[in-house]
Amino acid sequence: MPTTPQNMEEHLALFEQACRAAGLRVTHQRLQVYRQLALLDTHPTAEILHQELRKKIPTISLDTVYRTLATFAAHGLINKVETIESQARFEVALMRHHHLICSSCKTIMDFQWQSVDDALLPSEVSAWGRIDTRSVVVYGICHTCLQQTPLPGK
Amino acid sequence: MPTTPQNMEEHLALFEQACRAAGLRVTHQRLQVYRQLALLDTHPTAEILHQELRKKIPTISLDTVYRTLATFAAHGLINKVETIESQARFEVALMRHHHLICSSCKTIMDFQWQSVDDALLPSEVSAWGRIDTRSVVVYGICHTCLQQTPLPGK
DNA sequence: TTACTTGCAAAGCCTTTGCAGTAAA
DNA sequence: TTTACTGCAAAGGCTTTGCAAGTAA
Repeated sequence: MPTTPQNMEEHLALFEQACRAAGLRVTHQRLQVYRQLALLDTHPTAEILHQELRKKIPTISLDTVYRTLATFAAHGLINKVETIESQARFEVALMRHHHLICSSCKTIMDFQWQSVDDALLPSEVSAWGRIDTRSVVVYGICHTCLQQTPLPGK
Repeated sequence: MPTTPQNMEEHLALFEQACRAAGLRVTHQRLQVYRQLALLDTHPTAEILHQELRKKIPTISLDTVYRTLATFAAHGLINKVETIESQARFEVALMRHHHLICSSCKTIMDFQWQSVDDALLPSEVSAWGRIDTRSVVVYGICHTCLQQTPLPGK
């Protein structure tokens, strides 16, 4: 769920506000990391973000990107996306949504599914404790990959 | 979704059959790795499995556990569970189910949710490509953790 | 000025790989 | 006997951390 360049200014203003509210200093690097992540809807890895960011801030280091992402995630400003891969992926935390993952090209797409968001959870789940979030992950093969390989992997 | 010791024999027999069907050799280590995983409903990491396995096979190496789990997962005999943590967790692939994760103690519980299994996916998802699986991950704080900390983390 | 951030470099942790010996088929 | 699998050790990849310099407040 990215931000269009038009909304970016107000989006960043809100982000700055959230940072201050969380007691986080608003640095150039932090603003740019957030901005870059908000621009992308590709759920990038820290390394991909770093590559992009170096075009604007040639001296930014990969560990700053990691540290910044961890800080943002700890404050709920962004989400670390659950996957079965070794490299972590990130997204800005905005609208509630779910994920569609292509098992072949590993692309992650967002989608909304209101009926599941609203559905009552099984009673055993409610009885388990306090529920905070629910997220659906759908796996499959996207059209692009289906066309490229006649017999795509499971 | 573990196996009770009573069902274990037939479960292992089915597993052996599946291995042979997949062209995998049935070794002592593989049988024990699968057996141990089937006994646990805790979605263990490779390292935890390794610790358990050494009680029965003192010489089994951690890399064999990793390799074995990767092989099983590649053949769909077990599942690698998606989490946002760095260490991978595993489970035997049996009944369709979903996961409940405690953000505090990181325990993973299984639950079933038939209505979501049966629900029609949004049309944009069906249009995206071929869908193979869907899985719900619910995050919250379990009762045990709720009782231990008066103000548990988000 | 003070405390938080950054960049650098190094370390850490989890996982994978090459190789020679071993065992399943 | 043939070829896959295992154990060992080492390497690899992703991420985190200590420290001194830099910078937001």
